[in-house]
Amino acid sequence: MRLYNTINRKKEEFIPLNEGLVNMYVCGPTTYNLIHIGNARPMIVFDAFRRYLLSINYKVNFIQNYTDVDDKIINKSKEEGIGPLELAAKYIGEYRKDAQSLRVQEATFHPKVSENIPQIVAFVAALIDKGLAYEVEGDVYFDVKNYKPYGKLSGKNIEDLKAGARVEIGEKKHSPLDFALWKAAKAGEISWDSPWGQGRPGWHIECSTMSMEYTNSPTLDIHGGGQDLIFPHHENEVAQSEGYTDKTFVNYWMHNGFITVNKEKMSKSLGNFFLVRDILEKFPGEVIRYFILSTHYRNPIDFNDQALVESEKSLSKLMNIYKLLQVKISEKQDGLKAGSEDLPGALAQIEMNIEKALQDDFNTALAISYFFDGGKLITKAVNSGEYTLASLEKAYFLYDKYLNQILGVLPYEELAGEENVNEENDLGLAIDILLKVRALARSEKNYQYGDLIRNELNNMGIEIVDTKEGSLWKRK
RNA sequence: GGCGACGUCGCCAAGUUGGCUAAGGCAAAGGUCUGCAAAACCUUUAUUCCCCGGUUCGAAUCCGGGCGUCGCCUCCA
Repeated sequence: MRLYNTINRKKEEFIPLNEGLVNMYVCGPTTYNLIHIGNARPMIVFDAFRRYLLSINYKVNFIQNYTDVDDKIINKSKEEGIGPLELAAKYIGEYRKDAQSLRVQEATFHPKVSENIPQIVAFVAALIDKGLAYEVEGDVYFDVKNYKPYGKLSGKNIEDLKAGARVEIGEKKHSPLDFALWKAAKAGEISWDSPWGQGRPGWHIECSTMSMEYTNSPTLDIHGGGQDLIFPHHENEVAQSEGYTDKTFVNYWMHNGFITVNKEKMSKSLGNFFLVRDILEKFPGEVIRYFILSTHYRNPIDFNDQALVESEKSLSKLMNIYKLLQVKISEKQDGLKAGSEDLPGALAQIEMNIEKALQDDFNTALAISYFFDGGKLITKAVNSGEYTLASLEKAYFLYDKYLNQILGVLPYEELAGEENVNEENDLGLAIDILLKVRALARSEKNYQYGDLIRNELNNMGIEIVDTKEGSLWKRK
């Protein structure tokens, strides 16, 4: 498998440190509010990637942190009038709800900052001992000038960074590039004991500490996150980790592209974000997953309602094939012209193509496209009877393996779907009566009345779908 | 200013370590089915890949120049 490695800016053959095992770490949320669709991208991408690794027989030790100690959490907790850890626990719960709706599986470990303070303190103390960090009035900073390779991940050089750096008044650090490993607590803030007094960890240190803690190794196979984390977050992780261990911190850096709105980056600070919670009101989680996975993970995606509507249409096309396969397989027999089928060769080719796409820097967009090609072949074979039961089972195996188990986009239920047919409320009962009347009118070939009912309901946003078994309705 | 990404059909999008007729989806058009629709299914839809020049037997893919869009350099997925 080839992966694009941010640090070397090219695709490289993926070889994990230990054969058959992948240690991967993905930056998790700072839990102080509900997540937006931009946050959902890495969740979905790396969830699917992890499932793919599992499918090719790797054991995956997948670590995602919850940042539950942070300035933003402290500020928000004052607003909401509850303790910071309580607030974080609340939003961890909300995060997990969204993750579940998006079919994102639980990580192997979800370490919290608040539960790893002793390890962090030890890490920081070790950096001071090595001359890579210094203490000022209870704060501890990483000393960038003593760490020569600084900038190697993000491709920046120290001089340029210094030239462009902002210098805040009253800063205690020696150089604007130095970053906080430990922050002295202000009065009344949540804090822990340390050799430097009461305080709490800086932002970057948690990932370094916890990734080593939960892999038991100085080196991760894969570290993932959004592109905006490359600098300074991941750069700083590299500096402190490699400064501490003198070993490569991460072998493969994977960074996902942004979600934009009107071509502008979606971010909390710009205020142009859409909450996952709100989008889920209008679209199933699988549609959101499809939307994300139908573009290569490193490219930007522009978010808008139209794009999700299109995703839903595409996905429903795949769903039709999935359902068709289920129905035909349940008949438990070969097609009438089973002898002339050419499905087995075609399916084998498709499977090869899918694997090739996923092996090449996890190209889910390309992999998905083969299911549309496959769908055409399958419906054609089913319509002409040129199929064997075994071929349909093979096809179903492929659809289920890749679209359900790995990508997690099938099966899905339309939010306002056919389950409304039996809606037990006044409106549902009234519509059922209208449908009975319409069926009666149509049976007497009184299409004028039948169409009137259909048109009027349609104007109300109720769509009638006629099938051989009768008429169904759903909200549009 | 420094670093980086991108520009492919009306829209979305793969291909970009050079080479079979430039994937796939949406939309559109035609058709099958249907009382008519809808849905579903079938068919069609880029001699051309932002522009100009170069390398090559051969370039969307490599090189040079230009235009345009976006991101990081400050909390951020």
